[in-house]
Amino acid sequence: MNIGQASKATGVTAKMIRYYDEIDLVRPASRTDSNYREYDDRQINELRFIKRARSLGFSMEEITQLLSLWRDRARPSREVKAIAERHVADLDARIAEMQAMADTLRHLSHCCAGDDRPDCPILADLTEGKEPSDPVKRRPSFNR
Amino acid sequence: MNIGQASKATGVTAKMIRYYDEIDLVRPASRTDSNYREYDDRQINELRFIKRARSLGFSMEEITQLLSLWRDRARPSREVKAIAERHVADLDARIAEMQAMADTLRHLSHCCAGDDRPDCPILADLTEGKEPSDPVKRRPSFNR
DNA sequence: TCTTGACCTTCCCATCATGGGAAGGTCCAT
DNA sequence: ATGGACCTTCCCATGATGGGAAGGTCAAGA
Repeated sequence: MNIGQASKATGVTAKMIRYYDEIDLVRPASRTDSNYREYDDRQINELRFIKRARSLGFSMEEITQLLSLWRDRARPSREVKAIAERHVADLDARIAEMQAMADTLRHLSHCCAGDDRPDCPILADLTEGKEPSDPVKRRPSFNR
Repeated sequence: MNIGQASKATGVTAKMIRYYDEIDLVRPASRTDSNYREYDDRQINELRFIKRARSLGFSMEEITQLLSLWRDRARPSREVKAIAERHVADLDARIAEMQAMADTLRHLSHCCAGDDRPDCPILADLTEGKEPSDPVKRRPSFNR
């Protein structure tokens, strides 16, 4: 399978497959005589794995760890679970943060007439420059 | 006020103040003879405005629009409200997406023994490569 | 067999908001 | 006058992704 076929088979763009290749996320692709990448079933499965993990919001770094556990038939499931739980905590923190933003804005929006007049509680709030609660610390790599 | 004082007064780093300057988000800073930036109350307020808007998750582009409405004493509050509501919808979509990830992972985690044994429903799920629901389309600039 | 178009390759650049750091100039208090 | 705490500009990095150029390869049809 060349890269285009692998892309169709996995839903990962050729661009990203090359990138995963470059950062050694997947097993290195073998090459044909004419330097085309060749993928076998093993690698196709890895790409599917990566795709699914990305869709669950895991960062590349977490996926690196997950892939290495996945390849290790003697892995303790404890380690997989730990990664997942850390990620869930991260998601929950981000959700809470955005929920707070949305709630604040909903309230302000609700109080705004939204007509031709210039008076606007939304702008008034922004003007006051309140101290927001500290933004949640999160691992820098989770950036979607 | 020089940039360091402006930074202390607003909580915006000097680095970011220079950046906002560069992209013409704030009114251009005047300069002293020795080329130091000078900020007056008006600009300090703009920086506070930006800070608060960022803390509510608005993108730079939205903030550009909000600032221009803020400066316009004849603005219709309708326009401010529209921006806020669009942003809330964006937040809600992102929240829903992350909530779905977290829920899925919580379920898988719950089913994972998390001990020394290698069997792991989390890895099993990733292996299957299920089709996730389409990721939510969002404006590219909201990237925190 | 030649052409053509659809592939593939590498390489570079852009995103968005933010920070790090270097090299050099300025200000103020001792 | 000296030193340290500022300021300036400039370049580079982040993370995951896409765009696009320049050039090589392959396969199907003429």
